[in-house]
Amino acid sequence: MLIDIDLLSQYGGFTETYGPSDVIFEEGDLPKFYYQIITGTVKLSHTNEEGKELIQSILSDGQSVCELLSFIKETYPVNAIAISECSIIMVPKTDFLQLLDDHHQAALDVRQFIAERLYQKFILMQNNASKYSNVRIKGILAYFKSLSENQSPYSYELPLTRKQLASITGLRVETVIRTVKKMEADKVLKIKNRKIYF
DNA sequence: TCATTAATTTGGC
DNA sequence: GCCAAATTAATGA
Repeated sequence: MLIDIDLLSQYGGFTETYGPSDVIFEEGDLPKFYYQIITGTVKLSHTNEEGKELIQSILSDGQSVCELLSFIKETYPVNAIAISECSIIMVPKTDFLQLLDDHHQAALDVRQFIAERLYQKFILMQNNASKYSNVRIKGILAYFKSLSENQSPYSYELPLTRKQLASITGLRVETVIRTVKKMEADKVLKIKNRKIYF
């Protein structure tokens, strides 16, 4: 995990649980807490002017949620919604900043985490700018797989629905389905029982 | 459990 | 790429 749970607790951290589709915070809210996922999966999404959902990121065990908002004075640019049953530790923003002042290693870890996310975001944006649907999907696949320990081929089960894949890549659901089938034919991935293995 | 809703898939344009 | 329709899975009363 990013920061030790006990340490977060010492700085006023408390645990909150959320069920699937529960809202953790909404776009436009003023950040008051640092959030770190103990268990579960959370999506960061934005609904565009056409009412289509764009998933910016999917976070899970051990990761922090929009921690960068602790450092600047802005409102949240995305909604944070629980996808699965979630246990999340929340630390008041000022306490969290104090924690980073007091604990150099934690500050370094957070810096490292932010740098990695930013780097990944560059890669993902470049892939998603491609006009080829298979490039966009492959980019997401590679990204998600990089988060898992399991690196052998066809053994990673993509924890996303077709619809979510479409919401991340900005493609249509139908396009995702057809592209994924083509990719299976090209042996880039496998499909078993509707699940995508990569 | 049954009914309703959401997701997936196919086919036509 | 868009829309409609059919099928299947998930959700909730």
